[in-house]
Amino acid sequence: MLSPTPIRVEPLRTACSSCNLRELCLPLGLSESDMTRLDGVINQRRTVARGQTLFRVGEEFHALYAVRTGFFKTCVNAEDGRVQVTGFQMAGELLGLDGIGSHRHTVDAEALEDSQVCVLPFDELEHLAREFTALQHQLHRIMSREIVRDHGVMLLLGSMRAEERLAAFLLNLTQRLQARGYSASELVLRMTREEIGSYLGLKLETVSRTFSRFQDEGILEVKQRQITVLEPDALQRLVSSAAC
Amino acid sequence: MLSPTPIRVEPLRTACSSCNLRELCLPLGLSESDMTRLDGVINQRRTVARGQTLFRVGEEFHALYAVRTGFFKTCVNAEDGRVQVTGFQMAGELLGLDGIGSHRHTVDAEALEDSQVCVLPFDELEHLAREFTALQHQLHRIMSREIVRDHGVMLLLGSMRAEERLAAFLLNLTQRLQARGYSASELVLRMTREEIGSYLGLKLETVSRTFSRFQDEGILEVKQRQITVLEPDALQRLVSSAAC
DNA sequence: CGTCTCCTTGAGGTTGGTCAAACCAGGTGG
DNA sequence: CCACCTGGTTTGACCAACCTCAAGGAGACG
Repeated sequence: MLSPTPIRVEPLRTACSSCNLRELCLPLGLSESDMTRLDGVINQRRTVARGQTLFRVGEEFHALYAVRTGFFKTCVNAEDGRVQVTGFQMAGELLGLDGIGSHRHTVDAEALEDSQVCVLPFDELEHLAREFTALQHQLHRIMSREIVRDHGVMLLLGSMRAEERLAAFLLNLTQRLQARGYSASELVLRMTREEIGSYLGLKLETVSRTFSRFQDEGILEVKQRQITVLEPDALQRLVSSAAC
Repeated sequence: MLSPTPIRVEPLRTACSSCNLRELCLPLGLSESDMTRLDGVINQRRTVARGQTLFRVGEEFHALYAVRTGFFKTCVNAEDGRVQVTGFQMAGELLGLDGIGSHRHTVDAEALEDSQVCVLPFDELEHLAREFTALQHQLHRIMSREIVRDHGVMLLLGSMRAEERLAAFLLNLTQRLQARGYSASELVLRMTREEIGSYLGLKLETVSRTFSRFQDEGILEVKQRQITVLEPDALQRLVSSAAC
């Protein structure tokens, strides 16, 4: 007796050309035909459960990853065990750029919630980038923007006080969420206080206290990881205010 | 009466293919013939006097710059006037990667001593990168390494104490100088205490005090900007020691 | 020789870190 | 259903690292 053929409909492969993230992700600015060719090399997805790593420091670098759904953090490790969160990545953002230079990953990328990524084999991406200019531009743009982002974090770490850091962090998050169609005032943090602290160069207690202070001042409503921004302008004023 | 034609010998154009920095700079890994083609697009130098800027935030981005001689710093400016030094660049290193993403420079690049740079028009570089793989790879490698470097600075700013930061800074400098044929133990700082402080997220007084402490401990000899590293291992131990 | 910039050093203050206790939400198992 | 556990969070008290302010010194240069 034949087992019944599975009825499960094979989901239509979500190609770049029909992906709802294409305005945020690598395909931005590509023509229809370019995008179709890009679809050709991006034919693999990976699912990463919350708490699992997409890649780790030292692993061989083969591909970039575009976040389709979910949320990641990246960390560098110091020799002595100290850890620094270098970024949080959400839908449409790329992971793995750090690995290009040495053919090895230099950060750990860990999913903070169940996530899915598109695998972009880097050799094929480079090959394609030689063939059509728009992809080459976009790749360069993305790398350059990552450098600019890092400079912003350096400014934050090098010269802001705790309140300013947290304000800048929250504004950045809400802006990115807004670009993805979410509310600019309601957000659910995917990361712990400790992870926020590591990113901002603060201890978790300081992060917690600063959240409480913002709540006391009526700038935020904080219910654990559920944050409501009541006074976005107050946050904005904090990040653009003189150091004292 | 004709003024005498100037006898000034036109100096032989130093091409990438015959540049003594080619093992540190963009041409690394290119074949003879590739390098000759690269020479074709790199036909302009700029001299930047000490204290002058090579480019400033907001200026249109046209080219990358490779430092031939001299020394630069790059700074980002916060809205409120705060400044953060994001890097120091020496011979063979590239300036301007930050501008690719937005077609505008996002940092100021200022010469800390009389300097000369090679102008690498970016359009032509991209064009060439589409034609030969080695250049494409090298460009990606350089951008990726800049990202990795930035992550290192984040780690430093986010989780190291003053002594560790200064030790890491000095080790980094001596390593880069050594790669350029200079002594690993004798160095002349091109930047002020304030600029070091800005880079390391410290105030100039703290930098000065930390130098003094290193001197008291016999790790360094400090005569203003003239530094002698007496105990490189002690510095190394500082950067790789646990936070406490 | 005076001026300027940069550097050093001291005294005292503040921010954020450390340590410790208690709280909370969610999950597990009796 | 409740007791219990766990990981994460909040809050307090105290402390240390670094900052601020201030004064003086060292070199470079006209």
